Amino acid sequence: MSAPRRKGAPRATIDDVAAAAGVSIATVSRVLNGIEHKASSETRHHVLAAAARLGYRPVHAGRALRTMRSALVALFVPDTSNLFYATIADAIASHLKDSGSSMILCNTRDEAAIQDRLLEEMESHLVNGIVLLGALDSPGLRQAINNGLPIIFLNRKPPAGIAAPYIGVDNRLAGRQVAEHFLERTWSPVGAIHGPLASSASRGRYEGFRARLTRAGIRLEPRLVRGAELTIQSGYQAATAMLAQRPYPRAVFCGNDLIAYGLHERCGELGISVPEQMAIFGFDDNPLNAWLAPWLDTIRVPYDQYGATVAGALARLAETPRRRVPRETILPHRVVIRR
Amino acid sequence: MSAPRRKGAPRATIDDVAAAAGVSIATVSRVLNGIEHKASSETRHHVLAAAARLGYRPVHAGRALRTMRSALVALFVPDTSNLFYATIADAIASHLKDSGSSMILCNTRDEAAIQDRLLEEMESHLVNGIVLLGALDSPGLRQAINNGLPIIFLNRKPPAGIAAPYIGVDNRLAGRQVAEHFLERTWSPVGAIHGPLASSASRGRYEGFRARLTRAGIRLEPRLVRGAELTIQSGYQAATAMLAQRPYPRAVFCGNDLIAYGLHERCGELGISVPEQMAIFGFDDNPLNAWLAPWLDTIRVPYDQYGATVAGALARLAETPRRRVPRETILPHRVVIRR
DNA sequence: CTGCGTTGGGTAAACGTTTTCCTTCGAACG
DNA sequence: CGTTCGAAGGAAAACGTTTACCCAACGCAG
Repeated sequence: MSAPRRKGAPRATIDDVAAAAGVSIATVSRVLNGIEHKASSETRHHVLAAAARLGYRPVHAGRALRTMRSALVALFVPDTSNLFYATIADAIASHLKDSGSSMILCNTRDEAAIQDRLLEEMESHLVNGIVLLGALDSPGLRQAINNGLPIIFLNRKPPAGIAAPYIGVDNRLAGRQVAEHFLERTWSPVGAIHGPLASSASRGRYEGFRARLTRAGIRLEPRLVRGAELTIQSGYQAATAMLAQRPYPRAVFCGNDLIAYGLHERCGELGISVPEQMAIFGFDDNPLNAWLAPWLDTIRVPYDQYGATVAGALARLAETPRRRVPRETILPHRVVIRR
Repeated sequence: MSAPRRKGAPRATIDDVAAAAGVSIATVSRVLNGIEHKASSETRHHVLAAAARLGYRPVHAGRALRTMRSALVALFVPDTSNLFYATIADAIASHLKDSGSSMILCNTRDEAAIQDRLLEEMESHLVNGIVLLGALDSPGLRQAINNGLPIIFLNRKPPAGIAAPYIGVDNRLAGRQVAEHFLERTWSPVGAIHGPLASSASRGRYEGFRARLTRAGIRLEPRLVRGAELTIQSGYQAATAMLAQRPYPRAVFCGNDLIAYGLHERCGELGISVPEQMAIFGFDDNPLNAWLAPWLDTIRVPYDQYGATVAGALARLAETPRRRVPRETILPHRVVIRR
């Protein structure tokens, strides 16, 4: 069972297998790639046996050089330390493995310069696909699209003028639903700490929220609307500014869970009890919330479906000729109210 | 500045650069790789200019095929959704980028079969290094070592009989320090929910803890010692069993933070206030603790140093001939008491 | 018997690099 | 002046695959 190759011994190549099976390397290649009608079942058996005996594993570099495509997919993430992103990365990676691909994880730190450098690097790696979780508009991105790189946008829509597959939730609808929840409880006043409005996701959430309130005749007080980066620290700072004056909002919609954590911390310092005195709504619902943040209402994004959907889209992108990939795939979210 | 290559146009190869610069491809390669004494400064300038003008980027597969080494490093993680591992992955990836490598993230789910499959896959990718965060003893692992794969062990020591670089903290010492902390406060009785004792890390933590108590003349009640997987769910189950009888322990040392979260949850259900009635000690200290688990005392593992140390060890492993890599690198931890 | 399609399989040409030899040209040195 | 040496750079051989092309053998219709 175990390969007989010993330490320092060179690994078996396709030539070795061919010699051992008494056929040409072309036949070995065809058998191993499952090409039909090109080998008798007897030959196939010999080849398979020889390959197993020698512990042969094809070198990806050789194949990549010939076919100009690797078994690699790159995932770009704005913040690896955000558990939400880590969970999505996990879901995607496990689905990719089923199709024989491995995942290169790239942290853009939400900076366009880093993203562009990584895009070039991944192009050099001949990756089969690039999943941009939280893309940034930049010259490098447009260049990459122009070069024909197979890019899929996750959560943040492709910038204006770029036509590429997008997978995400309906942020506007979710924001609207949060507003409706607030309205049902007749909470007033309400506030919001939204993420960077340059991001289509953050903007959609906030605008859906605000639009629904407006329709109900409620105007958000400017004092109770703040912007923040999608981090705890930034959320904490925004919360500090927002809660500098009274009256405090009765409920606040945050751009994501991390901002909500920051707000919660500030509430603790000010003696505001959550959710009794102030309800906090987040977005994403990473798995830790159920245990560590039971006070948090949030929008659950369907991680598991992300994995399968992304893997499917990538598979279609990788095919030649490229099958039509749906331009937009909207996955269902869920409003999570914890009591 | 931007590459002039248009959509569908083939990417520039080294031949194009050579032609544009009026030199041979050998010279282009040498200039781009910074080989000294092989090109006049004038030639070098021409080559560099041509490369920039054409937007040339070397294809990794070609290089990999020739040199039998890629610009890839694999990180094996037992659980991608553990924020602690995600943080370490981030630290390593960012340091690797400085040396021009990219990181393939592999989730073993703490299963030997998956680990072995991934090891073979990574060998096919000709990775420059494999970082095993939480290695499992298995035939595949020993085979990989035998094949000469450049493997580094993180947190869990290499299994008996395998000589390979190890990087981690002094788990025994940390466990001892937790015991000393408990002793200082004269907390009694004390309990423990340790991780799988097959892991050197979990075992070291628990044994250091127990040994120090024994030396102080204190024997852990069997009822108050439980084992668990390193997950919240498993910690919760172990906690449920442990807290089925009174008296409750005054302080509990948990195998990692996730187990501690599970215990905390159970305490909440039983109306045990933490840390007033029960102190909980964890291990790892992921960055979220400061915000979401202020009740948790823990051992802080130095993420940042992990990144640099691992990158350094990998660099030395990649050199030919391999420089001596320190067999064991023990990084300093910190006891974090939150009040 | 000729012509033709199908099946099985070999030959060799790529794919884009790096690196080992060579060669050439000057300069330094005896 | 002959020899040696270093710098500069070219030609070509790998590296391990896949695949286009070719060929032989065979069955079968005409």
